[in-house]
Amino acid sequence: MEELAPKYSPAEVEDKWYKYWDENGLFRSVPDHREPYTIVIPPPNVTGILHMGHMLNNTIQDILVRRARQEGKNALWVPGTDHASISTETKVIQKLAKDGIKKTDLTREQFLEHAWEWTHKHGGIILQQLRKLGASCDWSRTAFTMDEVRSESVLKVFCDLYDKGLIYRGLRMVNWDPENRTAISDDEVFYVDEHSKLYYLKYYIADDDFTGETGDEAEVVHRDADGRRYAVVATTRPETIMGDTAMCINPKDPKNTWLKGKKVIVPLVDRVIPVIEDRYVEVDFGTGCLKVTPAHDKNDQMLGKNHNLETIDIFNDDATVNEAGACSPATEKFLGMDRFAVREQIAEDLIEAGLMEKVEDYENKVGCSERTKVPIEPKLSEQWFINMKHFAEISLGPVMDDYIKFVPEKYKTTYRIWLENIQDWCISRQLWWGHRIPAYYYTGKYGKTEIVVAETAALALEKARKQSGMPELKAEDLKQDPDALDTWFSSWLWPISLFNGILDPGNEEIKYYYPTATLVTGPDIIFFWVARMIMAGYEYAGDKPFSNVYFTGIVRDSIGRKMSKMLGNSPDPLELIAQYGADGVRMGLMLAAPAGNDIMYDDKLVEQGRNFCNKIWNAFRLVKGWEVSDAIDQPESSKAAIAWFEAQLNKTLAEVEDSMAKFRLNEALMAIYRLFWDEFSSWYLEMVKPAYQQPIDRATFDATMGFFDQLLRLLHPFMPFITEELWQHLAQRAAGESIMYAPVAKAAAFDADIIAQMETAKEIVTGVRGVRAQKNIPSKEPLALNAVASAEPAFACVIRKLANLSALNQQAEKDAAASTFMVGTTEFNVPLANQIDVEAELEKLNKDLAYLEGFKKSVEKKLGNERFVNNAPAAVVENERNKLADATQKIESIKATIAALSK
RNA sequence: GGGCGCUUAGCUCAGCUGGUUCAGAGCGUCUGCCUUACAAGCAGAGGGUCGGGGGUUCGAAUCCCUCAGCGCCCACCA
Repeated sequence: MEELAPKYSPAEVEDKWYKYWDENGLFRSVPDHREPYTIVIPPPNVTGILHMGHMLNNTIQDILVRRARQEGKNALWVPGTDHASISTETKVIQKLAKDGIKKTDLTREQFLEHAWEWTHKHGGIILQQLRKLGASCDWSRTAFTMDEVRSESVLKVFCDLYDKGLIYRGLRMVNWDPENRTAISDDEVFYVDEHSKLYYLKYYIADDDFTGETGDEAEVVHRDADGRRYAVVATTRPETIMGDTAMCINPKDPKNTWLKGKKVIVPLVDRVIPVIEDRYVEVDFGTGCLKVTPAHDKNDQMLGKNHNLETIDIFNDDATVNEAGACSPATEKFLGMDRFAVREQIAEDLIEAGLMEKVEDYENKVGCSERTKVPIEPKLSEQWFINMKHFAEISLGPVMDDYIKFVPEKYKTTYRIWLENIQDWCISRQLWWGHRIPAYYYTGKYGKTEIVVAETAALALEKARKQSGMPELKAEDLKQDPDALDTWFSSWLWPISLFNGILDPGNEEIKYYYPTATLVTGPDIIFFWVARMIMAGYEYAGDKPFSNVYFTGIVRDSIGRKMSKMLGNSPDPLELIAQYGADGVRMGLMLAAPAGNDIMYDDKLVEQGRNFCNKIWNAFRLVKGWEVSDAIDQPESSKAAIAWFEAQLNKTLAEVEDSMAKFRLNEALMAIYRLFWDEFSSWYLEMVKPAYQQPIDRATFDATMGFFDQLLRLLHPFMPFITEELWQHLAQRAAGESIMYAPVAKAAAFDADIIAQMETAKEIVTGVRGVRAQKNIPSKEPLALNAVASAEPAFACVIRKLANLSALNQQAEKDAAASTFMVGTTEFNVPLANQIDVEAELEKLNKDLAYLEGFKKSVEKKLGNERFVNNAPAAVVENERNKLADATQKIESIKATIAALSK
């Protein structure tokens, strides 16, 4: 075999093995007799590129799926992408704009052609990037939310829900994005703090007799110079007065009782509107008078509904003023003007007309579109909705009962509260890129518009003819709804539709792979996606879509800021991989990533990962370099080392099993890291290492290789490449074999005493090394060690070797010319003849003595406390007694040493 | 406004239903080493009155109350 370089070079190794895995079909899964373990990828945006969040999320999935594979399960990780309707459509529009093309100039078909072209050009890059990370997805199953199976599934589900009466079309106040001219869901709105103004507008009393009785409320009645009375309304949106159809006061508001039953005049517009009363109005806000604009505010709409008010929509789809808004002489000039321009202008006009009482600075929050960042315009429009009551009912229990387990658990509460306050889901989007709503409109017998919902136009026509009793209807008579469905309407079917479980329920694949094992995703989409998949799972597959949900944290920079393009604080994942190796990056991310906690990314982390790779590499170089001899006997120290490491390995295996079961991947990885670096490399290998250029005995070599094999297997899910690379050297393997399928040993019972004894032996070795460090004695120079004890310490052979002792004596006397240290209650000393600094030695001993005496005193005090002795469990009291005995013994020993030294 | 969570070593965090794995880990820091696997390393060392205050208890990082600071989610008083 060729010489191994002293440094590990990931780049050479990673591509080679990924290709090997892929070409040998090692990621492939088909149903068989084994237990399935399924993960479906949270489909990234088809045109997206890999960012740090993906790296974290997909590393976790890969670890889980690789571990399951090693456990002998039939592990499947299904990859795919999401069409991301709003996001992609926005990108396509921007691209077209660069080419001087406006969306409005294109037909739907032309636009979709551009969109597909864009999708094919940029699509799937992210899946290529995932390969660099080592993702063991079954690529032959790569799906897309707009491919044939997934699209047909969406249409089928839409029709089914419509037939069940769970989907309806209704006039609702929606969050309107005037830029993209589409409705968006509540969850796609984010609120930003804004410095704005609060305008106080005068609403004169209609048909007022000027001198109207004001009674006791005189002081709150506003009058102008002519004595005319008016009410004052505070608003942040004066431009919406054209849509005012009432003024509202709280019936319990004493300062406004004089307005009861009156009519008021909308300023500028001169429309006469009623004063209505509703407890919704806050008495203390502004003047306690609220202008009601049912077409442009959610709460106002509610008021309008309850009080039978007229609804006047004053805006076009792009939030410019329409005819209805421009219908009065004072406002006709606003026709076609943007809402914000109108706000400024109308404020001026109001001031000029003397209809503005005052303007105040005001801090409020404005809802904006997540996608376009444009302020949302509440708008009444015809949209499609899903009635969520039913879905909330079927999806709450499984999570609360841990039939679907959330990790971390705290998200159960979040989930429950959302479901308990669920709102109907607006699923229509005024977009072209996406699944077009399979609803068709036609004019019925009596001139009324009728709706028919069917999976295809042909079916729709058939249905329409039947339902209308108009057999003469032709395909052209039916107009399909122009809207597309919300992206999540396809995503919520993902765990089912990936196995064609919608179109072909009960097929072999869905029966085998569903429910999936674990979903790995961010808590930010718990409502968008996780909750809805659970709903769809129960509705369409009769069971939960997954058994566990692992919520990852957000990857932040080292000072806690979210990574963003704008801040430029996000490293390029591919560059990181090039620099540190995929294994190094995976390890670095995982070390810092407890479930649900944000991770503070720092290059230090991936450096640590890279260093670990190098450590593994070099440990292997050492072992591989040994010459094996069948002629020599196995040293006692090696036998001891093997027995001990066997126990230590099993102990760690148990820890790793426990951590993995709890999804504490970082703890599992840390346990392996320490096992490999500290126990295996620093201790075990040093114990069995033959002297320079000496051969090693066969038995020890084989045992060591066996341990190495176990360690590589254990580590493989976390660091797939380097483990595969080294594993090939351990044993002959058949073509197509891989560590991917090499099982990790189950934790076996281990002898805890061996581990404890070795811990003591290690402490003794460390003690000697400490003496060496202190006295500047090279490790090559053998030393004698005296134990002030009757018996030889356990693993004396190991101690002799690692501490490089010329002698290890028992029942030694106190020695003035020795450097001492204690391990447990046993004192050790290293005779150093003339190298002893008595003063320094005494100082150290006295310091220890003082500490121990203080400690002893506190224990005595505790034991002297009658209530403690009476109330505490016997074991605890016993323990305190042991502590006391130990301390007493140590103190005596130290005192004796001090005496000897002081002679 | 409502809800959830956090505060332990310089940094990132672990410490489950109170008592030997209770003060821990990794990284960083300091000291000494280019010792034939690894300086991306080896050996050794230091570092926290567990956010403040109060309470329960024989005993509190752990349970309760309170204050302070931080984070997240939901709602949206125009």
